Amino acid sequence: MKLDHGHKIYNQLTSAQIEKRLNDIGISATAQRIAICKYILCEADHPTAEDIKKWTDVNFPKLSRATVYNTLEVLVQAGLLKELKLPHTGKIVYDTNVAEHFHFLDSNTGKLFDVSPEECQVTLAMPNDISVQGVEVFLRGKISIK
Amino acid sequence: MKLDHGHKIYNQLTSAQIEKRLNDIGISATAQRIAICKYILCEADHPTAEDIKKWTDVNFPKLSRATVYNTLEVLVQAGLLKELKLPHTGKIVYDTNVAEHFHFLDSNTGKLFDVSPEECQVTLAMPNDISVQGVEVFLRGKISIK
DNA sequence: AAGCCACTTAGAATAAGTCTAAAAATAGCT
DNA sequence: AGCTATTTTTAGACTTATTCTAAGTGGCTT
Ligand SMILES: [Mn+2]
Ligand SMILES: [Mn+2]
Ligand SMILES: [Zn+2]
Ligand SMILES: [Zn+2]
Repeated sequence: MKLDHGHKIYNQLTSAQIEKRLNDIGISATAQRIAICKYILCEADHPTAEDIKKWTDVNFPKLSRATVYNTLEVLVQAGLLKELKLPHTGKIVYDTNVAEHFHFLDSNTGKLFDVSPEECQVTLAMPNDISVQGVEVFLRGKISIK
Repeated sequence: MKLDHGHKIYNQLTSAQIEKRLNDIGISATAQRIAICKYILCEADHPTAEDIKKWTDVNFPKLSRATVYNTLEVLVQAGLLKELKLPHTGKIVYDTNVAEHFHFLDSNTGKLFDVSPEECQVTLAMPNDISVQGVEVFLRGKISIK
């Protein structure tokens, strides 16, 4: 189980690298989109739209709320992000980990961790007229202090 | 997998029975609370607050939105209901099935089904400093037409 | 009857997200 | 470069689920 944020400290990208990644997936790399991606890809961990807006308010002022939401939609459509609605808040969070994985919420800190399918296996025994196409797992618990 | 609603057709309760259930768990049985329980316990299937309000608008007019929410909170605190925030809508739904179970959303119909822990087994292999206290599973898929 | 207290009420407030319509930037073409 | 079409951005209005507020109701106790 790894915390995205801790991981991303080593994941700094230049604007040019981000521009290339956007172009590669057919998204025109505007200054606003690059700024938002810089935060999402290099700093943030499962950020909400509000988190992103707060960051741009400091680092790219004048960028509007609508642009945050527009950009997120573009990035989700392109498959660079996954949108998650987690049960502990009403808010949507955006996940840069687009591989199949689940989530663990540390109820002490409120921090969210990615859980790999190896760490959490789901075995289904449903009636055979049911075809399951998506599985979401949300775990809550505590991390014992060493 | 069973659909609560279908099940509840056979689960009619009299006002007196509901009154007793409420008293047994230490809740004073007001007319408003009995009305809301009648709907939740006998008719509804994972209703939202709005579903409940719509029903009371017809069956117990003048009951206010605040009373719906207040009553739901009382019932949840008392353990008669579980509050669920599911990812497919922004809304909270209320579940009379307070035993451990999961949910399946039929993406064709939007209907929600209960899934028992036998039908969906979760095997965890988390680092041993993690203690998991709650598991939520949300499945999406289709029911093949026979 | 007066006071108390739990409950209810209408409507205001909040907050996440969406929509709108106009302005600005960009891209394509001559 | 200039002109036009398209894309992107913007401020602020709007929607919607839920919470909050502050006043009203009604049964019980003394
Ligand atoms: Mn966040
Ligand atoms: Mn419903
Ligand atoms: Zn994740
Ligand atoms: Zn259920």
